[in-house]
Amino acid sequence: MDDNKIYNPSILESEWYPFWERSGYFSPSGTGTPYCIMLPPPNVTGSLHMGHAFQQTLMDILTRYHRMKGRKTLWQVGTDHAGIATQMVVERQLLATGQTKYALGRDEFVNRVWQWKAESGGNISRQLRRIGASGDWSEERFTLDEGMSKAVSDVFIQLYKEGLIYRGKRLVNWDPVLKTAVSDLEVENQEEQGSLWTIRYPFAKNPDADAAVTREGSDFICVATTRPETLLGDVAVAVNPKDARFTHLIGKYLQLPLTDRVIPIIADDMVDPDFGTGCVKITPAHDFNDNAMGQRHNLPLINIFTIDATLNENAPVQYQGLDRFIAREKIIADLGALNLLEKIEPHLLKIPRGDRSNAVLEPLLTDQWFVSIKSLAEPAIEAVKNGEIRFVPDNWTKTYFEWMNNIQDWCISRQVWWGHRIPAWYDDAGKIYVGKSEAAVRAHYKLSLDLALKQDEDVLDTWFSSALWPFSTLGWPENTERLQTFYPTQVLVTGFDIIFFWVARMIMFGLKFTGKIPFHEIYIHGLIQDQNGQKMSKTKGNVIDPIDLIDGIDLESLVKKRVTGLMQPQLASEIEAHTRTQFPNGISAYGTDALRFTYAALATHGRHIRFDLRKIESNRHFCNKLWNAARFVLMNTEGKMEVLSAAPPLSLSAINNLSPVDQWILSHWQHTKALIEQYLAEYRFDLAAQVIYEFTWNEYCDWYLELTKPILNPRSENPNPHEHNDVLMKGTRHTLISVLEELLRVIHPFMPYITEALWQRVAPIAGKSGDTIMLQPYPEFVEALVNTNVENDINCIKEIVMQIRETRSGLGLPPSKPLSIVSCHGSKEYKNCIDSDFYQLILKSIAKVETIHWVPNEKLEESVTPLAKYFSTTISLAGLDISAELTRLKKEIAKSQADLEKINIKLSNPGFLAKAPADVVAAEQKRATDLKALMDNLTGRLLALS
RNA sequence: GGGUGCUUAGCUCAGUUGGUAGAGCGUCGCCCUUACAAGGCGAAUGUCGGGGGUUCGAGCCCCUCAGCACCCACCA
Repeated sequence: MDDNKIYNPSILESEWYPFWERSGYFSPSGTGTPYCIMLPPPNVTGSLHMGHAFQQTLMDILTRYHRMKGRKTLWQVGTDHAGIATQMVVERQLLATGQTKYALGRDEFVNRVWQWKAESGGNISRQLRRIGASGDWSEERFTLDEGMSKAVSDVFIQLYKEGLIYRGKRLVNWDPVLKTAVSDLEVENQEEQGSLWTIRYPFAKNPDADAAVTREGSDFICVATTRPETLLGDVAVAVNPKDARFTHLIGKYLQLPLTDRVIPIIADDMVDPDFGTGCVKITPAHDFNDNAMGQRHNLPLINIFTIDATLNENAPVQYQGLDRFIAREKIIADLGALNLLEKIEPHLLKIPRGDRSNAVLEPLLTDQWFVSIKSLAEPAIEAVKNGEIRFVPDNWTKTYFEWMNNIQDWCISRQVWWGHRIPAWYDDAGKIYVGKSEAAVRAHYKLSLDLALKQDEDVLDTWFSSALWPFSTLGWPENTERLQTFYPTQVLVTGFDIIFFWVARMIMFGLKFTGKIPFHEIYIHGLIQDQNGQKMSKTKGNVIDPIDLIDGIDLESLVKKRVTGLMQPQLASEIEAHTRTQFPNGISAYGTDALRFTYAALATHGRHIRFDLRKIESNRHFCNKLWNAARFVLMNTEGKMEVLSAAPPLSLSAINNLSPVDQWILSHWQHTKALIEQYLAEYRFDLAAQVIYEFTWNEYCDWYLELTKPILNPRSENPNPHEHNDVLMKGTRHTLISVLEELLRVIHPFMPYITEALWQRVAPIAGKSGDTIMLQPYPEFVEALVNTNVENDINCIKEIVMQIRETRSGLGLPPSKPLSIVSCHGSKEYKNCIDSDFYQLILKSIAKVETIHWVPNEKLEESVTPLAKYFSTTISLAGLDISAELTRLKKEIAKSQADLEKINIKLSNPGFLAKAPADVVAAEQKRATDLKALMDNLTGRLLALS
């Protein structure tokens, strides 16, 4: 560090991170019990957002903490190929130059994606480093690496052989824009305003000869639908068998409008008689419910859509080639013209959209690969049920069970080009051969070389390879040393949004292929939102880039960043306006440490986290406070004392020679360390951060450093036996430096840069050697340094000082005004403190009083003026403005009165006296006595002043 | 329809097994006291969403209502 008064984070960051990485400190070392965390791999070509930075900070805190605890620690980093997402980015780039992937062809397109990965793939890793992440970069992995691909292929082949992967023509969620199937999880159902059309289906003349008889005055029945265009694929109309209005029609036939088809009226319990008209059109090829019903009733499937959701050859010729929504308009118009449209009502409905493309998805019959999931789910449910795997906070367990108990087969094939190619080959007859390669397949199935084989065109869902991440990154299927050492991993740190996508699947695949759980604990953190509780998104224009919080950004750059590359450019002006309002001066540079500490403080066990700049600002102040506290300590130790001998900081006999304030801070510090470790064990980063903040600022700086000043800087006047005391001074210097040195180590996992920079200068004086703080042991609780008596003494001193300050402030007494204080009725502890020469020194210095001495209550002279709870003064208050103090006293009397009444009611309650624990009763009684005394005192003060 | 959260000071949030309601920021005074004005000292501020219950005692446990948010699900 330099001697600058102002802490400057950017210098520290650029200095220390490269040093750590270069020195290999991030790689596992030592012989301790292994500790491993897997980084949820971010998209390789993505960029770091708040959620990443938050999550990675928490992982880095755990990693650095356990590394310092002496465990052989690995934070496995890497990136995900993110099939659809990455492909879309490259497609968009192509589109900008007027090209399409089809024109390029598959191989060339995939080359382009690799090229893009090469260009931008390092971006997210670089950003991760800016956060201070101590991941093992030397073993970075990518889901499309050779090793990972082998793992994927092995898993696929084994599951296929066991019949747990199968191929079938099924109704799947189809994205007509991306032209691929997606899994159920990738569907986002959004409530949107639509219409409910009621359509007349005329009774058929044929083949049912008696149709005319059953009509009973009506020529048609009415069917309500939100998707009129699927009418062309209808194969039946269903009614509820218990619905008396229609029972006589079951088995009759209807003429399907706009077509030449005749369809039956069938009965099915699933029909809700109260919805719409009570008659449902059944389109088994384009609706999941209808599909199920179709199977129950053996109905045919008529697919009317192509893969981009235009109408195909199964539709009447006038509709063929039309987009589904154009066709809808035309069909409505045509039905109207035929007088077959009963009515149109506005209707709120759930529209399924793709989570990537936002396109309206279409249930479509296609050939796809599926994982039969039930048998994999059972052991995964059991592992959580029996406590082998634990969710933190544990309420997520229920969410997990809900989903796992109702899990559906997983559609794993995607009709995109970027990803793991499915290891399956087909001959001309369509027979499937699954194996590692074409050669392996030929060998295994003994196929002749002239049999033409063609590999499946599809790739696997990105999450398929992600599911293997905890063991494939460690070398599986090879039984590597890394795998043996670090698997199962300790904890998975992730958001609740991917419990189903990722967490559940890792558990299933981990158990299936390694026979072991992938991790012991799952820490689920909340999701970061903006200061208004809105999700951060490009579209909303409320994204804050964590790097901008570290380095700062001017307003114009921020605006530019937010409005460029928008999917909906019309939002730009609004985004610009609110950005200018919210950040009139841009964002200032807060530094990585302040950002990290803020993330830790925000990591409550709640579900949503609002990010507010005020918090990071106060944490930058905290860094500055620590910085300056260290300057103070260095100023008083560097070159002024011999270097301390090695740990433990002080021998027991030496402790007894320390001044009470030194003994106090050492004692207080022990509790603090214990608390921080307890909170870290409970994943309460927020509480740990709070304890660090409070100890550092409120105890170490506000009290301890102030209390050391009279010892370190003796005044020439008013000699006191404890001033100019070399033994005390030496002890204080030792304590100052050794507590600071430990404090830096304790804070290091949270704020790595500032602690490293300060430690480098502090450590040598404190007798510590080492190249880096990050490999030093984490300070531990030392029972022998706990001293309850001295803690009580200092609490008395603090109380006295605070009362004197309060009095000064209340009476408007300037600090320069000498104050004579006479103790009137403090307890025995107070008497002891007042009588002590050492504490006299402290009080005179800190509270700036001239004289202070103990006087028994009964000997109080009449001339003194009661000033505070335990104190009276002999100085004249004439000329002071006491009106504010009088008001305050009256208010306090009223409050004490009210409190006292409440306690008296409690104490006069026989139930309370009989049933409450004795210590609680005693405490209340003491409180009553104290309050009574306080009231007397307050009243006395009021009288004396007025 | 099922499930899960949330509601505490002006704002953002803590509150561990029930036992005197807390922090940061903001506000209001007084201080440039030689580590820090990104600072120090002091002060004000809450019928803990409403109602009911259990208990000697409820912010915390139970029931209920209201508002907000999210997740899952086959209402055309």
